[in-house]
Amino acid sequence: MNLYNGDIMKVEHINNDVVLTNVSDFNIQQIFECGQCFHFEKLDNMEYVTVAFGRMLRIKQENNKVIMFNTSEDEYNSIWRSYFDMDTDYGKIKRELESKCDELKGAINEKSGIRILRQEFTEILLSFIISQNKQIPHIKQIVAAISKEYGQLVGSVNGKEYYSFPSLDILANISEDEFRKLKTGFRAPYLCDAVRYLKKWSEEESFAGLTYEEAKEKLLQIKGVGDKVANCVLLFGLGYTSAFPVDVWIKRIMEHLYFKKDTPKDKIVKFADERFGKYGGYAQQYLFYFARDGKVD
DNA sequence: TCCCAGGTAGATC
DNA sequence: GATCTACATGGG
Repeated sequence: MNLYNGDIMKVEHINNDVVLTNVSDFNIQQIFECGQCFHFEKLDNMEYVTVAFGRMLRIKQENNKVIMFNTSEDEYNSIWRSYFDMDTDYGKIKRELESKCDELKGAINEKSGIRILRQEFTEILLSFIISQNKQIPHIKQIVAAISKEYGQLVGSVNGKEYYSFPSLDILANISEDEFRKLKTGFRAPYLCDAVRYLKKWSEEESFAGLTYEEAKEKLLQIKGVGDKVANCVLLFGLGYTSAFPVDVWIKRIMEHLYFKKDTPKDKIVKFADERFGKYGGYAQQYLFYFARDGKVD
């Protein structure tokens, strides 16, 4: 259910594009720039290209209208609808978070168009292993380099080519040295270890039906995956919306809003769990983007 | 030149 | 247990 001023969102196929009207709680700039995704490119104001699930999508937003270029309704329903989390009522989530917590209102108001993308597990796991001790533009560069070197060409826009993130079978044949050549540095052996586990898990019904704790414990076996990366993978790659990754930015803004002093990460996690519960992941993303965008300190 | 980046593993106390 | 440090690479 997706309501906007009492109007229900409409999906139409017009001139080879999928057009959504009366879209609510959706800002394509915030969705891509909020730090959850490393496989996209900005074309223009409110116009982006993203690559996911072996497909490329050019997408543009004009107020409450969203145009997904060169897409069928079938593709919208099988890929992009879930990717953009269109069946989740963000209005309800925001109202519930705000009612529990005055301190969140500023971040939610400023970043009200964020949605948690439902991205591919494999790509998210490797991307967030790469993310440690790196800035977002560097992470994007490395994800693009891996995709160009080992993925498949999935389209081009304005002469620029886009590549999908490689499949697990391809990843399994990339050596540590080859990962190093792509500027992953000390993370290269971590990536290889992650791929080994992914291969092993792909032969089981691995994460289906696992609790948050069980899934997290599984991820923590991978060398190079600690508490923060595990939580990012749980939230962005596996759909565990209670996950609350605490990085430097979240630590900073949580201390600013709630604790008023230096506070250890595990204490912040415990507080977030009690305060935000199953909506922890959403709260985290509003706060992260708000803080990183220079709205605090 | 120094410092930091969506952290983590390993060493040391 | 709780703190310290090295880790590749790039940008301010």
